[in-house]
Amino acid sequence: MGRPAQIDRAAVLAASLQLADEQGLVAVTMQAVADRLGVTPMALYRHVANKADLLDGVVESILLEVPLPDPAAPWADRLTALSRGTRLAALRHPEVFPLLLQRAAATPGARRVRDVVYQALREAGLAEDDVVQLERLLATATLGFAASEAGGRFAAHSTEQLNADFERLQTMLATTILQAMEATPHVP
Amino acid sequence: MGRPAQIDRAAVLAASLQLADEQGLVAVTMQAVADRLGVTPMALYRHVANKADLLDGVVESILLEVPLPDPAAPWADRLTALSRGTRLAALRHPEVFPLLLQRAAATPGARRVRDVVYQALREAGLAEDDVVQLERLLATATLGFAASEAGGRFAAHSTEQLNADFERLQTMLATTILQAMEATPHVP
DNA sequence: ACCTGAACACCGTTCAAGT
DNA sequence: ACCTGAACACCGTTCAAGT
Repeated sequence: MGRPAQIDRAAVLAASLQLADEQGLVAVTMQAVADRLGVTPMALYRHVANKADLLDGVVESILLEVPLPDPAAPWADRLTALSRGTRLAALRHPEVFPLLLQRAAATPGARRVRDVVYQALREAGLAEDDVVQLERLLATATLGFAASEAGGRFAAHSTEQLNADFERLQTMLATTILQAMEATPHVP
Repeated sequence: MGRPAQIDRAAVLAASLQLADEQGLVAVTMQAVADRLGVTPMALYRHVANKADLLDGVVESILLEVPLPDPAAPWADRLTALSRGTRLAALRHPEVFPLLLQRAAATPGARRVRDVVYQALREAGLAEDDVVQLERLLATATLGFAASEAGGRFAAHSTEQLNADFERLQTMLATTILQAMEATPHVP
């Protein structure tokens, strides 16, 4: 016993993501992933439980790829930076991104992003209930747009148009936050 | 020749949708759909080009299921009615709904819903460019929420909470429209 | 401990053949 | 015109066996 490992979980997930980016989600089969790693399909089962677990891992790795904004920046800037970073991650991995809407938002990668939003909204002076509800709204609007764009629902539109759409979405979300702030009694 | 048809395209799509609702999207195989229709898998290929076409057809049938609001109602009411109808369609078919974000919005079913929004925004007095851009924003926000809810991203939350979230989303969208109207020079 | 060979049940799709 | 039988290449997954 004690055979040196040829692959590990990270390598399996990286190969899967690369394959999806290059040839589409349907090309991500256990055999194709194994091929890319120079290994037989059966070897993967020591590192992922099954194919669903493999896809969960890929989704998680995209989430971890979203850059967190500088904590020293003003809260509003942090929110737009995070939103833009999410959109860019979607454009980098259009084949996989739509899966983000189909997994429970309870993984470390999801929490990591959500906590940035929580923190920003708290600094904006919102009540805790508002913070939690608004985070869900901001997240679904952003993810919905990013997934639509990546998934091809907007195939007919130009990049310029989609950039303008995204910026208008940002404005809409900022307005919603401002209104929530105005409705919040604040301590002086 | 001239053998009486046992099945048609509508029957294939209906059986597929029913199967997805009852046993999940993965259960929708050509063999399972054929079984449900009392036919062999190969018979399906006379009515759908392939499996992708079958899924496209299922998505389209969900879109056609969204009820169109009474054209006599005020435009704002029509928009919220349409949005609620979309959400309900998602909750009826949670397994398939996430696919809506992955198909080009260029089918008759998609156009049918979009035209209701166009008409309402025009009645609100918005300029044509605004109409088109706002429709995309309203649609992605609504679809993003509905797909997230249906796809299970909110699995941890109560129905009451999600109802409240959805209503707040409606308010957010209504505010965006109002702001666009205020920024529009109108003829008296 | 880690990887492989062989095997199983199932998948989508084709094509020629039946009625 | 519509459906079927037989066949093909490919899937995910298991289990015992090799090093």
